[in-house]
Amino acid sequence: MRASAAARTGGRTVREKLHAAAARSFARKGYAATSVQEIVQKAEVTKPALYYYFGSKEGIYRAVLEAALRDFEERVGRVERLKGNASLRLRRLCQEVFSLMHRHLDVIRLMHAIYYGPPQGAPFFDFDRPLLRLHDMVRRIIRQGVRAGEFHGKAEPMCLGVLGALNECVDLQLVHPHLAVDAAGFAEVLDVVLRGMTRRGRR
Amino acid sequence: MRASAAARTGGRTVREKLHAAAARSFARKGYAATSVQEIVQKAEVTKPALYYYFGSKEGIYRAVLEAALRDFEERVGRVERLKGNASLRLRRLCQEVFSLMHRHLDVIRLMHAIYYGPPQGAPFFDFDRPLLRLHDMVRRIIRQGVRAGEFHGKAEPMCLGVLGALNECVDLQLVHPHLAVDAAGFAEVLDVVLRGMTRRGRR
DNA sequence: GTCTATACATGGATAGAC
DNA sequence: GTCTATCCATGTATAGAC
Repeated sequence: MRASAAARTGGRTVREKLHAAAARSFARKGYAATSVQEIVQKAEVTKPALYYYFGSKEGIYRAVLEAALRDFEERVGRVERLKGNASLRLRRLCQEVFSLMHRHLDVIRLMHAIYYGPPQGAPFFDFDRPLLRLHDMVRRIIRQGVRAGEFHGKAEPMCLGVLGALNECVDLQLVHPHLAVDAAGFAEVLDVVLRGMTRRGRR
Repeated sequence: MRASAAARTGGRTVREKLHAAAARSFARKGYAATSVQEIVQKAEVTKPALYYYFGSKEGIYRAVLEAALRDFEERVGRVERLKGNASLRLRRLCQEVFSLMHRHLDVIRLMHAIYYGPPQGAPFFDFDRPLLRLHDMVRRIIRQGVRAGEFHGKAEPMCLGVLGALNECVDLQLVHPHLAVDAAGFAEVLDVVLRGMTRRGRR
């Protein structure tokens, strides 16, 4: 299932090289500040190649985001069917997402800029779906924990507390990599929040 | 202390109108995607006026951020000299910062994009100082609380837990204003974390 | 101080040869 | 499929009149 005759150079197809170069540039400079010129230079191809494969700057931007999103959803999906009590499953889910984000900091950075910040002229992309899905998973586990008497209090604030711990640690990676916490450090932060959710500070 | 002869139209100086228009545009579209053209149109003046007052696009961008930063630091400074136990002061500080951010969502959005996201071609601006200062204030209060036997555990993870709750609630405002929590809702989230920091869940 | 008009660079996108 | 060469819009910035 090869792409075509001259479509590959040095082991990677032209399409792949363009995709990789675009992903790096968009993540480092944002949509508006990244030029097509720059992408094709890094990919060591020429402009018409980009337009041949992706149609437009917007096209390659969407392709990059959609690929990253598919990857994310597939990995999170695997965590969804775990067993154990609520505390344990919450920990597992958060650890998985933390290390997933840790490995894809570039995409996270881009998402952050587009989703939380001004769109900077970038075409609309629906980041809500994956984020709301994560929220839902966390909320569901917490509600089960409350029903089981494992957690104590209102579900919604607990949910935000857990997600806050997760976001804070990921954000720290983005801004101060040298000060950032690793998986073990994140576990400690998460434990503070979980202790506030369980009756009487029991582990 | 008037700026000059023809420098004011309709109650606001040309400089003020430019500043306001630039702040709105940068916050809504980011640095790279905001054009000088657009700024002067919204301000109802012409290009040379902008270059006369601010020298360049970068100049007006810095002016906008520096003004916002001064405002932020001045308000946070007022909260610094409060009395009471650690729990109370932490709550006060967080509440103040939360409502401050709530009132300046536009600047927060811009900061988010530039600080956490790709620079999008924007000139460097030191967001570290105000953010690290906030971190330091939180950390200091927590350490005092630990020494006083009010909090229990390691200071650093607690610090991230508290800041995570704060960030999460502000982020929610940015992304889903309709789902966002108000000051009371934020207090509940903060309480979850604080409960995890005090011995045996005591209030 | 503020305008009109314009210089000059860069951007996205395409035509047409191979 | 991939290139060279080029079109055209937009962007930042400035010259020079008033």
